[in-house]
Order: sequence, then structure tokens, then C-alpha cells
Amino acid sequence: MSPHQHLDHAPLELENFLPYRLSILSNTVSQGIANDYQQRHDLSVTEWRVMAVLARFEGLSAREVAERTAMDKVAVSRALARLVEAGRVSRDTHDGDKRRSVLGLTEAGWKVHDEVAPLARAHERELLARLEPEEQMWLQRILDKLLRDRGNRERGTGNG
Amino acid sequence: MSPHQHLDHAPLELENFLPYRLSILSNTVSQGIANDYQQRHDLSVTEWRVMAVLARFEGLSAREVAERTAMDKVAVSRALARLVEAGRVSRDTHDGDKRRSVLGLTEAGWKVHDEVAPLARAHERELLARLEPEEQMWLQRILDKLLRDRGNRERGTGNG
DNA sequence: TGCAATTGGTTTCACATGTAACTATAACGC
DNA sequence: GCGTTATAGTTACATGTGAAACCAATTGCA
Repeated sequence: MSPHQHLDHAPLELENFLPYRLSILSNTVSQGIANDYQQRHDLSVTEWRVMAVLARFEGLSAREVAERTAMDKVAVSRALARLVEAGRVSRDTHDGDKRRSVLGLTEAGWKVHDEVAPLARAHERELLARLEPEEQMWLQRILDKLLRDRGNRERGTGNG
Repeated sequence: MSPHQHLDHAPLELENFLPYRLSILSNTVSQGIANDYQQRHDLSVTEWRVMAVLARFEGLSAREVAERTAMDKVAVSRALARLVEAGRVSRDTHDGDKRRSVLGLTEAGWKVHDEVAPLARAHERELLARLEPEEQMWLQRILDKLLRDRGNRERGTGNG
């Protein structure tokens, strides 16, 4: 209540707190993409990430997908269940290791991919367009740095 | 499977896709803080945000807290329920408008705040310490720009 | 071989979260 | 005043999610 408290307790200014700002920005951006495109394809963000990885690396196992998407294996398992059910991803059993699955996009999967990917890219472009070229460069550099080793050690989940 | 597909379909490189990178970074950072400190206080991120705001602005209503934390009113309502239950936040009824609540930190609330706030700040410092002063400056500037109007229009939730 | 430890993947449980519906109070129009 | 509309906040429902337990196949190793 009294201003003297404020000095003593040194409250955090949320709007200037970097983790908070990153969270807001990330959620805003992800929401924007999810709303516009993935919802109309009945495609969650986790599912989209799985598809994006399988578009580049055919024949991965679920674990490898998990590594490349930075999601945990449970999330991947669930995403795959839906994607296979929807006929967007094919799942075979690895020759010589019956535990492993061998994953890939189906025709239908590629079709969805080819619609969503450009839209995702467009969103990214719009975001970057709000920055000067100089700022874009710095942002890349800064993210590279901050993601360098962290990105491996810990897990990033949820939205994006 | 065939490389020609890759050219045709132009798959997204997730690890270079800005929204994805932001999501990973945000989640990594938030997780770091949540793990280290807020868990041991039995304090969720949403609860912490509410407390941080109430530390700066005594006597807010729940709606005002929601505005300042960029959370929706349901999330705030739930966070407040737990905080009041835990004796960390006091809730009175506004004189002259019985709908409004008048919120503030209790003694116990301040105690938690005064332990968590410095640790949150320490995390932020550690993060920034990985950047050159020049990069820190650009990051601030870039976030300012990207958060400028978006921050109001859309809602950012969850983690931070 | 044969059994313990590991690994790929799924299921279960508890809990967080968003949307929509709902209650209660207040403001507005007449 | 009185009905309509708006606002503060909570509850209900459906869904997403992580941690841990779990099953099945494989590897390591005696």
C-alpha cells in the first residue's frame, strides 16, 4: 500500500521482464499461425511439427521425430496416433527392429503440408517484415546464441 | 523419399523457423525459472505473475490483474483462488461495487514475493549475460518493436 | 542360451488451460 | 422504477499435457 513498501520489496516489472516478454511474443506468434491455418486443417501445432519434420526426413522413428521437434515422446506418440488415424502419416515397422516405427507422409499428408508450409512461411515473413534488415540480422544472431546449447539440454514444449 | 520430392514440396526447416525458435527459447527459459524456484514454493507461473503485479499495484481488481498479466480472466480467477486459499493474497469487496474484488499481497504473500523476485531477476541476468551488451540492446529494441501493438490485441498465456 | 538392463512406444493419472455457460451486480434507456 | 444490456468473476466441460507406469522387443553379458 505505502510507497515505502515498493522500495523495500523491489517488485518485478513484468512488462520489462525478459522471460515474460519472450513468452508473450512466442504465444502471440504461435496463436496467430494456429488460428489462421492449422485450425482449419484440424491440425494441432504438435502435429504440424511432426509433419514438418517428416517432410524433410522420410523414414524417421518416433524417437527421432521427438528429438528433431524438441517434443517429448508422449506428445509425439499422441500426435502420430492422430496423424496416422487421419491418413496423413504412414507407419510401418522397421525391418530388424520391431519396436521402431518407420514414418513418412502419405499423399494426403503431403497435400496438407504443401498448403500449410507456405502459410507458416508467410507468417514468419510478416513478422520479420516489421523489423529493419539490421534488426532481423541481430535477432537471428541472438537466437542462435541463446538456443545454442540450451536447445539440446532442456525440452521445449507446447506452442510454436 | 526421393530428393525430387524435397524440392517440390519445399519442407519447412523447423530449426530455422522463427516462431519455432521463439517457442523453444521461451519454454526453455520459463522452465528454468519454474523448475528452480517456483516449484519449491508451490507456485505456478500464472500465480507468480499475479503476485508480481499485485506487488506493484496494490488494490487491483481481478480484471485489472488480467490486463496487466496478459492472462485471461479465467486463469486469473483460478490463480487467485489458490493464492487466497494459501493465504498469500487478500481479497476484499470493493466499496460501492460488490462485483469487484480488491486484491493485495498478505504478509505471507510478500514473503514469497521477496524470495522469488530476486531469483527471477537472477535468471534474467544469467540469460542476458550470455549476450554482448550490443546484443542485449538490440534484443530489447526488437522485442519492444514486435510486442508493441500485438501485445494488446491478442492474448499471451501459459508460460513465462 | 538365459536373464537383467535398455530402448521404442503407448497408456494412465493428475492437472493445467481455453471456451462457453452461468451468477451476481451495476449501468443504461426510457 | 423497470427491463435490457454490460461487466466482474466463477463454474463446467472438453481438451491438452507431463510424469510415471507400463508393454514389447532388443541388447548386453555371464
